[in-house]
Amino acid sequence: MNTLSYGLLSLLAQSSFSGYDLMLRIQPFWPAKHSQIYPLLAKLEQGDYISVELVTQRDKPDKKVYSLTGKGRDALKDWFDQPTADPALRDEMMLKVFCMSYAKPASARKMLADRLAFHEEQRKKYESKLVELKARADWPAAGLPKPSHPLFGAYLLTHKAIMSNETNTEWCRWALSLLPAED
Amino acid sequence: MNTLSYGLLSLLAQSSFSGYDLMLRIQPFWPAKHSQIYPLLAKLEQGDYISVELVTQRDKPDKKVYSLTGKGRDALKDWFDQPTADPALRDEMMLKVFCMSYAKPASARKMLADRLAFHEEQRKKYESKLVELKARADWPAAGLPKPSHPLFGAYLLTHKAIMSNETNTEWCRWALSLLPAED
DNA sequence: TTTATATATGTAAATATAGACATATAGAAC
DNA sequence: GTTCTATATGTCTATATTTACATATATAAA
Repeated sequence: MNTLSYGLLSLLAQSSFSGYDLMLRIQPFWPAKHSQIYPLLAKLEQGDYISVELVTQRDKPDKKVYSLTGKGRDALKDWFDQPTADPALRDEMMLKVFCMSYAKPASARKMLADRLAFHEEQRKKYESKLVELKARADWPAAGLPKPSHPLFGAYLLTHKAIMSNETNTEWCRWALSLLPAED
Repeated sequence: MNTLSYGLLSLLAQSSFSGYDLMLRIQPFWPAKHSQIYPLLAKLEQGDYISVELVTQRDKPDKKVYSLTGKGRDALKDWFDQPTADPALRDEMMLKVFCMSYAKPASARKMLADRLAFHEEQRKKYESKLVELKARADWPAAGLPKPSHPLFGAYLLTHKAIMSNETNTEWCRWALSLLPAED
């Protein structure tokens, strides 16, 4: 049971999902390819942490929908009380920034402009997600969601993503403002 | 030549470092253990991207100091013009937040409080680094550093780290404010 | 009709990363 | 003197992760 396994269980605590869905949804927090997800789901199912159900679809290929079992729920609760690893960020851009004085000004500007666009796009994505979340969750219009609500975690994380992307956007703009506008 | 290799070259573009130093300095941008760094440095030296010099020390064990070669410098410049991978964040805490409605309130509070302390500590660390950097770099007291300055990249990255840690601190406080103060 | 894309699931091989094992020097604390 | 920590370098094994290979269905576009 590694971190990715617990991550899959964590997503399944909110709702049942297919392997494909889980793969898409876990990306922002723990990037993983489908080739890593599918074998893990098979193991988790063998270990009785999750159960499977084949769902036939008309407009799309059939899928396997996974659900958390009682044993999975227990594993999740135990996991929560264990020490949490520090976040690990791997960013090629930051490594490039180190030797930016070596780069052609045009290259540096392009790199930062690309990253700026990335963060602006991400921010939009998560703001849509927040609207969608509010519609689904129907917590008090004026008030705040309660920690007991199943979507409370998703609400916190969506806000976190928006805040991070705003800050990173701001940094990109600032960095670009320090570079000469032309070669 | 993977990303970590370029990262090591990137650090060596600023100044010569020992393997141990490189290992410590690359952590914030590309976490790696010494067991990964040392063999890579041997490969890079074999490939003539870097050169080694044995330096004897009185107060500490002797060390190997690596320097960027002409070939290394060229590789670095080529790398800069290649497309940059998106940042990859892996954070166990975020996965735990998903299923926070399942956790004991005390566990959730502790997790967020620990993370808050982590970001506050990191912020202090990078603020000290910024002071140190300004002392070393001696750019115009009132003005801003020039992109051609060897420490320009480090200056940008230190600011980025401070900004990110501030935002994450703010998020932790906000999340804690939504949780009940007692069980 | 062929082509592309999204959905959907799987395996095999290569690479990257972490953890354990190993050794050694010097300073500080006890 | 013993123990702990930081510095310093290395290897070996296990695990995690990516890339490539494989297949299939349904929709939309060209």
